[in-house]
Amino acid sequence: MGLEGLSIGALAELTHMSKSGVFAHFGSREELQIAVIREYHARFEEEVFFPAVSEARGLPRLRALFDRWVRRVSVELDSGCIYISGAVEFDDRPGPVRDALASMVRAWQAALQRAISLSIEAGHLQPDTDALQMLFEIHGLILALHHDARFLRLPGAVDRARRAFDRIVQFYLMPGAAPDETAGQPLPAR
Amino acid sequence: MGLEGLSIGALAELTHMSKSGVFAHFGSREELQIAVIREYHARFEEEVFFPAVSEARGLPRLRALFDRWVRRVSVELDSGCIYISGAVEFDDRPGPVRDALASMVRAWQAALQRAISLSIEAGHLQPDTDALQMLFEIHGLILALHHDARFLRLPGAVDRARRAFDRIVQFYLMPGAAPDETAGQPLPAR
DNA sequence: TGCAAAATAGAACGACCGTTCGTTTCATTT
DNA sequence: AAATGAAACGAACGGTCGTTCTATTTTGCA
Repeated sequence: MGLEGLSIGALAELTHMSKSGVFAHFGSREELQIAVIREYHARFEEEVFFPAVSEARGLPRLRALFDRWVRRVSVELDSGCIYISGAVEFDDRPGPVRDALASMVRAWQAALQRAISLSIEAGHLQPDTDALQMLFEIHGLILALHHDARFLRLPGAVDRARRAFDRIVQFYLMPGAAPDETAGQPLPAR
Repeated sequence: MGLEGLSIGALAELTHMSKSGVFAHFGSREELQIAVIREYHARFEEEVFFPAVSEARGLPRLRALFDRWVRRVSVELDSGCIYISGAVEFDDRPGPVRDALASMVRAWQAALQRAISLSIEAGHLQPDTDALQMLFEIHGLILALHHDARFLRLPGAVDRARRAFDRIVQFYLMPGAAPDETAGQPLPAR
């Protein structure tokens, strides 16, 4: 379930508390949802973003970001990524929950865009690379992975996402870039 | 709202009928949801699939399918695409609704896969093209379009999706294929 | 140890939900 | 004209939800 599936009563039962006890902690259901979003954001940063920024600027870092992102989305086959499920649940429902979610998604996308821009500045990607366009394409891979793995339960979706990512990188790649600096793993034949 | 946001009471109010009157028409809420899915599927076929199969086999048809798909997803900025919202809502909720939805999504994906395979057979795409891989990448573009346009409300998402599609086609394109047969619109510079 | 404050419990509320049931309306058929 | 059957209605039921209110317990501090 996503954010809408979360109920105070269920959470109370889970924590062996009374409904009103849980409620008092947050003040409202919306505040609970926002708290969940914040907690998810913190864990996302810890598991995906922070470890990746320790990688060298440029393509290695971008690869690390994508790799951990893929792992995160494909691993949480139970809980579900609330960045994705929340986007669908709140895309036509204005309010503070949507605002909080959108702001965190935008922050994550900005971080990715920065990683792409740094890859351009580092000379790993072609200088006329459209960072937002590349981000759009990469984001699509994650969404397709989420869809195929979680909903259709197709096997091999992770590999497809990784292969497509390598293809995208290959397209925007600076022709003369040294493989040592750029390649995480060897590219497929074509 | 998606399928879960649909309630019998709201539908009754919308149609100026009594709740029980609406209920009698479907027999259960699940049946109503399935009826909505079926109706959506029929309209989707009518607006996207059928007009596109009148195009010539191969890349022209594939381009038409994608073009109408994009238009459909970006136009229904109110109602929302229940193929996408439903996938998120029911990805961890087994039952007849999920089954009905999954079967229609699979049918649509199979149609797309067929169009890709025909493009290969027609000599428009390289013979070793992985149709399922290409389908995965194209599907991701639609999901990213849906996300950016509906949730983040970013302008220009439609153009991004179209440009990315052209890039994908360009990659799998048969080198010697005649542009007249394959190109719907001229490809961007790079 | 005593006391204020915070945390939790428990019961009740109003709203909405899907569903059931008996009744009424009304056109079609006999 | 009478009988039939489908369609819609209105009221009610049991359930879940978020929320409110009032006690009660626990906690931390002087």
